[in-house]
Amino acid sequence: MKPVALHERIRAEIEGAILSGALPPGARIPSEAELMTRYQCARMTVNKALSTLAAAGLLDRRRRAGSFVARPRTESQALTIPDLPVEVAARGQVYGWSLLSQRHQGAAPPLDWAGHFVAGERVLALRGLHLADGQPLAWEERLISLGAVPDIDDVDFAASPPGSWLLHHIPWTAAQSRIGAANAPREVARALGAASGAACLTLERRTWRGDDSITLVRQYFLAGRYELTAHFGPA
Amino acid sequence: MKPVALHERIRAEIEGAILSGALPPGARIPSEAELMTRYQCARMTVNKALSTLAAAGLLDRRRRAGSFVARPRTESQALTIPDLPVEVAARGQVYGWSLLSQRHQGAAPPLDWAGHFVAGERVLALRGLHLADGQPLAWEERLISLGAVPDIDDVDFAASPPGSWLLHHIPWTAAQSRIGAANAPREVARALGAASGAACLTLERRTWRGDDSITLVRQYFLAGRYELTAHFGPA
DNA sequence: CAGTGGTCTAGACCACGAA
DNA sequence: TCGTGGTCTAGACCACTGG
Repeated sequence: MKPVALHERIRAEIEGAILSGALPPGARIPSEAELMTRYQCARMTVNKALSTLAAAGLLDRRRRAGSFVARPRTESQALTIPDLPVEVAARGQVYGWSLLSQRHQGAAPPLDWAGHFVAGERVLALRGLHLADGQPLAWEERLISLGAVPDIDDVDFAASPPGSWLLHHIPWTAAQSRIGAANAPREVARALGAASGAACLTLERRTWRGDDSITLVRQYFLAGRYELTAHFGPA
Repeated sequence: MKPVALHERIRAEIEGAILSGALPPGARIPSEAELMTRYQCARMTVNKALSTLAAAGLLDRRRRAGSFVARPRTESQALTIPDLPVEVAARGQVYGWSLLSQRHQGAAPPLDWAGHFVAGERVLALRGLHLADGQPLAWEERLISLGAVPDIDDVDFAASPPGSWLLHHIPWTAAQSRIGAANAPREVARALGAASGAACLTLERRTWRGDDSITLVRQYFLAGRYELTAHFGPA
């Protein structure tokens, strides 16, 4: 039991409330004066806790108004989890989406790659095609946890792709991506309108909210039609 | 001209000295007491500046010892610029490198892709092959600025790949990567020992130190032999 | 041991901007 | 206007650890 600094404890409690969803985006955080009273400490102490959270992007702080839970940062998240409709539109092309299949299933091989979901956990399985200017761009196969995303059955994924809906409705706390290349399997090549064995950029991504798996997706991008970019450093 | 907070000015000055190389890794930063005197301010003010830099990973602070410029953190950088010899070894394979060509040239088409270097800037052009357990893993083509890296001619790139040398000897401040897939061009396929048109993961990366271009590299990884991974979130 | 950073206090003045 | 956060002060005690 190492003694934890008070500003660290304050920070951890608020951060936990935000990440767990108890404090939703837009919620107001008590003012520094209120927190001084609650924790019986000096203002600099709560200020350090809140400033740290603001620097981490979890809080928006505005004079006179107060401190608020930050809205999910589109810019920051876009760098890690691309939103294809937005990216296609940014290239000046018309985005399209075609749902190929959708069904419930228990998490089991062959779709539950590498045990992302708990054995027996019920998931929604989807396959679909992303289009740019009417041309196939990417094929994707996705599993979504019904436990972590209970409202999922109310969404019409024939109209819009599941990735965008999740990105804008479900907060996530961790993500892992694997990026590679592969020759398209027969089914994928046919959907993409390419020759079997066509070179593709492959992307497999898992996302979590706390300890719960949210979704698992595998995407095949036709070579040359899409590139991932990453920037590091200032500006 | 907006007035800048003093702690922000202190932070910016020290950060600038670190990024410019004036304060090399391991260099000692004046103690908080010394900085109080230099800037004629309270200790909390310099403490805020130094704490921010430490949180950003630019400083290591140790009680009794002092504050020091952090060594380039292998872990952090490995996530952004992979060091192939290290990664291959981590997979339990034997790394190998084969230099295919090396020559000086002025930056000009076709090698100066998209004007990364200034017109007429002299660069070192290299081509080589990365091997894992004796099998071709990746082909790379690289330009290195002779102006930004003057010692480059003293290095023997027949013995070790240029990327590793640069990563361990030249501090960089910004990097940009483009990741895609392509069918290997004839020359690349031949070097990789694959059929012409084999699917490859392609990676093009530019790195800068301040405003100066350091290097530009294009790599082709044989599909299935290498994957990029990215993690976001805690732990 | 003693110098360093880590933390905290109880004030203060100011800039901003929503009410 | 006036509550809020942004910044700063001049102290203080403590934990840690290198010399």
